[in-house]
Amino acid sequence: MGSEMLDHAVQSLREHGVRMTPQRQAILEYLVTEHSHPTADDIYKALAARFPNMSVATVYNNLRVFKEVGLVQEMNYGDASSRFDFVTSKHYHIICDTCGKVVDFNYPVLDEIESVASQLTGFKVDRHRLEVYGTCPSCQSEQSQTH
Amino acid sequence: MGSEMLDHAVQSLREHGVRMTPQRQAILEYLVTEHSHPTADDIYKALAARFPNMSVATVYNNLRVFKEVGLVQEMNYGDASSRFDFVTSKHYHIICDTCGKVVDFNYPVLDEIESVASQLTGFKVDRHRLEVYGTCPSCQSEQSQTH
DNA sequence: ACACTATTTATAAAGATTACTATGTAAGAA
DNA sequence: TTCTTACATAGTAATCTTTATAAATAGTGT
Repeated sequence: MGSEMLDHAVQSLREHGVRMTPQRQAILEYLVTEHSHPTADDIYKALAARFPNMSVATVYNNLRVFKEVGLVQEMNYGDASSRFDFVTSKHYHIICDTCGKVVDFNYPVLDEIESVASQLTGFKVDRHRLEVYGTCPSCQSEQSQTH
Repeated sequence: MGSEMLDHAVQSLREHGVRMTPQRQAILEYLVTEHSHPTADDIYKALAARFPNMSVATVYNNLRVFKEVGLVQEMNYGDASSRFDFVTSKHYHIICDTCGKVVDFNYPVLDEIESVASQLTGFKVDRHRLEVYGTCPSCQSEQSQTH
């Protein structure tokens, strides 16, 4: 199942004239397998064992390529560095203010707000971005323990 | 009216034990007066005439303080630097992908999605963030001219 | 196997933000 | 008003993330 998505992604890349390299494959695999919304540095560190000579630039380069092909979504949550999410189905994100964890949740896509915004501002609307912020269950229990 | 908001903001700061300095006052005024969603550097440059010796760090320090008190909202749109918005009423933002302009538009606050997200994930929800992206009218006409 | 070109590596550089320290100053107390 | 003290500022260095660059390497079609 994960492999299905990966195959589809690789095919999609080939169609865009993107060559497959071991590093690229590994980064893609990592994004498909892990659902942890990693930063570029997370990926770099996670693959350091398998690719001791891999450059950070390679991670960034590939994330840019994946973004251009539409396989990956970049998210920037203010303070820290960008996080990257393999695009599967339509979902939104909820982010823990305490530990930074990102969790998916499904919700009907807000098409309406796009048309409203377009009418009010005259913009040609392309997309929107929605995130919910709060405290995750484990951080909640920690906080209540510490009191 | 702008002065009202400013007075309220100053009072709010005092209640939090924050001292008023000319620089702080000026940064606050700028945020209240301008509705341009400035970056830290925008503010720094705008006040350079009045405060030739002001440090960039001062701008950042104050923006952090304002954020902590809840007067200002930080927004990070991926590539560029953070933008800061004086919190007045509930509104959302639409951002031009071409020129980066940020425009407000009013839309009923999406309370529902917060409760849905909370139910689905177990998070204690605090707030959410929604932005619409597209092309602003002037960039649209430029693009159609250039063809 | 060859040739062509994308990709990787390694490093430098850029840009944004934060850390640090000496100096200055706001605000309450005497 | 003057004093005092903690907070704020200026100036600079440092950090962190991301991008640019150039030479070496390696996919992919022929």
